[in-house]
Amino acid sequence: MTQSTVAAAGDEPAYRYNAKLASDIEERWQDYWRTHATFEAPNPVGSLKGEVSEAKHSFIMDMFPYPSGSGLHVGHPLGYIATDVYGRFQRMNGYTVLHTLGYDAFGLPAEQHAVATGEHPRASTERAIEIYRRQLNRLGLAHDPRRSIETIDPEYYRWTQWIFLQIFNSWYDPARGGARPISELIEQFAAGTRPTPDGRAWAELSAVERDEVLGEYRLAYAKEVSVNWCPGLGTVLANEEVTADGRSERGNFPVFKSKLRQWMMRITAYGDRLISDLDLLDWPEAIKLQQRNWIGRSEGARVEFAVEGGKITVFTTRPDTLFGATYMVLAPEHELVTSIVPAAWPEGTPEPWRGGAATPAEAVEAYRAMAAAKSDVDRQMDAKTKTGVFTGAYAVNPVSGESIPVFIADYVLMGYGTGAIMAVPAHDLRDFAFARAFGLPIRCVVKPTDGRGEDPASWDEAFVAYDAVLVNSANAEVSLDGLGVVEAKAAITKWLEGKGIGEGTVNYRLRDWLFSRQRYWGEPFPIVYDEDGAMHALPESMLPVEVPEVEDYSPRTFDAQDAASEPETPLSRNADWVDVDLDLGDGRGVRRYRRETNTMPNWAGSCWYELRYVDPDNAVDLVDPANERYWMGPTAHKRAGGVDLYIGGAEHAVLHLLYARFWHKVLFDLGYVSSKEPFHKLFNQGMITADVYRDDRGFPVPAGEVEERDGAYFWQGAAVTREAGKMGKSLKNSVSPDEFCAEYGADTLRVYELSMGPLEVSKPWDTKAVAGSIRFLQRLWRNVVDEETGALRVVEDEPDLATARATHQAVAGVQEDVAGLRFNTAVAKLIVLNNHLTKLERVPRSSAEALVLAVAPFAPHLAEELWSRLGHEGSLAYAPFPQADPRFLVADEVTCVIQVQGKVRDKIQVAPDITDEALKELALATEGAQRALDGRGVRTVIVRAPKLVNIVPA
RNA sequence: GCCCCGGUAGCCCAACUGGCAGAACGGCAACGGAUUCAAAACCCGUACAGUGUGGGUUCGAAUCCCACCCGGGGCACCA
Repeated sequence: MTQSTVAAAGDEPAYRYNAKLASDIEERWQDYWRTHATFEAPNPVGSLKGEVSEAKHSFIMDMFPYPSGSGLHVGHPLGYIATDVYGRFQRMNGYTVLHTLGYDAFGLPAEQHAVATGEHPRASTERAIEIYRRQLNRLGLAHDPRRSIETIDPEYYRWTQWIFLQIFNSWYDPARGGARPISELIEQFAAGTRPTPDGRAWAELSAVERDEVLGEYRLAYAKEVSVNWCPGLGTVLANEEVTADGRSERGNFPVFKSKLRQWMMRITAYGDRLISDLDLLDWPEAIKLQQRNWIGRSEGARVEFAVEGGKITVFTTRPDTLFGATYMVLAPEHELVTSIVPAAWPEGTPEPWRGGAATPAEAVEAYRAMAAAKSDVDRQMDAKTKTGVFTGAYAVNPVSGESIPVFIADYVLMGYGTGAIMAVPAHDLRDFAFARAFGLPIRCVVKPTDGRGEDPASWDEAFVAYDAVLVNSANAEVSLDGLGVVEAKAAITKWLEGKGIGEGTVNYRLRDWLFSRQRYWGEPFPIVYDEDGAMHALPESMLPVEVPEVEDYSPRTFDAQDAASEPETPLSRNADWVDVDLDLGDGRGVRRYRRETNTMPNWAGSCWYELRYVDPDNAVDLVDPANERYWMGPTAHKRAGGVDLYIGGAEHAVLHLLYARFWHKVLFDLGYVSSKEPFHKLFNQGMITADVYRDDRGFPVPAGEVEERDGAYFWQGAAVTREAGKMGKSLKNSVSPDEFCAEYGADTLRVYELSMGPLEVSKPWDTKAVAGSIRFLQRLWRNVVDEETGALRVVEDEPDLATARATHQAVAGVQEDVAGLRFNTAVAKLIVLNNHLTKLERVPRSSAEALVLAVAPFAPHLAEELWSRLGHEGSLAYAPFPQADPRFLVADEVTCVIQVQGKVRDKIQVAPDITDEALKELALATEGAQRALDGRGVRTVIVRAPKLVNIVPA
């Protein structure tokens, strides 16, 4: 970092606010806060019981960090500083504030470090947490340290496992629209009020068979599913962790489809509520939109098509175009494929449909193999050319009675809808491309509105529109001809329902959440299997299931391209841990069990941490209901309840935020929490970027050592290029908060970061610009304390009118800005007031005190010091935030602009409460207006008293 | 390709529901002065942009509408 000109001077006044003095002050007040437990937040009940304000309370949260070994850079704490300022502000406004920070500590980097060095992930993680704690403490964050949790703490993850068990032991009851205990479902099966799938009595089913049945209902279930297998990482991944181009978000390895038995969370059951409850939240629209898109709700219909030996059910959003369905397509993996394939090609099967195979079975086999070998990347790249083969089977179009061929093609995805479609090539772009490629008939059933005519043979692409009328769509029983798309949908859906071959339905893009990972450093599942293979949840008393010690931390990783490889869990290699004798307390006594060896994804710990902040050492409950209700319960302002303010990066829009909402809703359904949503107000802070300098090879050079000469940049004498980039180790442009604090102090960092610009936008770090922030604090110090003698400079005189106005205006502005999270403008207003006071001969105490209090959330250490020098006992953390007196907010004269036809022609001074009529009179009489009117008459006069009059000439 | 968000002085940024033909307040950098043996710091002062481009609505547009350009983000064969 460049040498600070401010701090470097040798013989400066003894009481100048410089880095050294700032450090002294900061350390002293941090000690004070710690020893006086200033920021410990009371709970209504339990171990942290204390005096709480019933009406005014505020739960403020940051997205907790995953502590990396390299520590923080100055870009990281921006959000933490913002929440801290807001929290301090709220305290001064009489709120009981809960603000703490925990650590998301299970995760891949520590495990990779362990594989590389042999050091236990817990050791490296805890060391990293210590570094973070120290760095963050240095910033003077007003956290309640008692509530800080770590997700790797067995006392924490016992509850993560406990919640898993609640989810496992629940099912989603569509009739009630919520989760219910699985025991209630078992009762229904046992009593026969709900039939088993194959009609046998519940008692006749084996334990494993019952597992299978219940697995179709449980909100957490293990099933053989098509998953994202990432050989390069040696683990499977959730959809949300795979990028659009089919690679792992972490590590950027190729991802393949693979069928594996994995744990899933039935988040799809909550699709509807996850969308509709967004309306109750105060979140950025962009994030809500992303969640809505990710969940992807679409309304349509399920339609059955008869096929030799069965039926194919499709989902379509365009049932109105059913008369135009000229063929069908199944996903290659569709389970029906094998059963519908005939022994030989039907007479007259065109050559291109056969895929060069002698029989349909061979064609299907070959195509399936090819599709399975494709990674999502390939699939993506091939999206333009449609491939597929004919299955040899024909289905019957239920409205036209026509026989239509059934294909398999990889443009139909198994994971969406039913994995089968009716193809309407005339009105779907993809079906059109496929039909053209395979010479399939195209029938127009929606009259084109773009003048292209009704003969698809002349078209270049499908006609897709909702604002159009149906044609060629009638049979003996139903006619859609002449109906608009919307009416036609309703009509045909009704007809299908009447015939019992279809129904209106809603489909979601969202898939169930793949919840197991083949990793070491994660929460083990509290699940064991008996010798028959039946699944058992461990009783609560056996929690936590601790992460066992192992010899070797590494998952088995493979060649990144090896799609045929299969995962192997690190925990499975530890026989002593895997095979155990347990008495599950189910009356069966001690038996031999095998443990589940997958671990949970690192999202698990962050799905509920807000609840543990509320009641961090409750040994009986996840969270005491009274404490949860107090901090998170619904109120008039937050209808769904939840944390009052949650600040973090936008990158978690669909991962953490969706998962956490889902868990919270399950807990709500089961009655453990009173809030429907975990986070009421969400705010995304922008990133702090930094200049990156590269040498002629393109490698980054240490940014701190670059010199600027005449607009060009040099490192060690050689010219380098400059660009904007993220701040980080790899780009050699990191600035650590430690070095910054040593050179300027924590208060300067806080003020600088918040004054850079709006919290939500990205902005570039500029070390040179920091001088402005420390000068501000220096001037503030000087306004109160004599630099030479250390004596107090304030006087007891009443402020003059201009000073009183400046003070009250600043205070009012800061109050409003901070409440609206506009910290940059709040700082500007504080600087304006400070500059005003700087110009005075004598600084009146009342103004100085108001300024000190108003600045306190931003530069708390300096403010505490000045407050105490001003003669106050103790901390100002709970001193009331200054209130503006409205009398000083209005000027006794304002400038009124007189416009003629929108152009300013004159200005007059008027009283702020002047009436429209009087102002109009005055304005018309002004010389400027008269000159501009130049004798013309007046058509209208627009009066916006007291600031503007606009005269419109005739 | 589709969907969001944003483009104001050299730079970062302000401007409430459209209201000073013309952009504050603030900060950095620049310039001048004062101070100093000299410099730094401190203090005082100065200059610099007509709001990405082109249309439109309006008495009046940075603010509303349309098209385009640039930058950032999300989604991407989802039937």
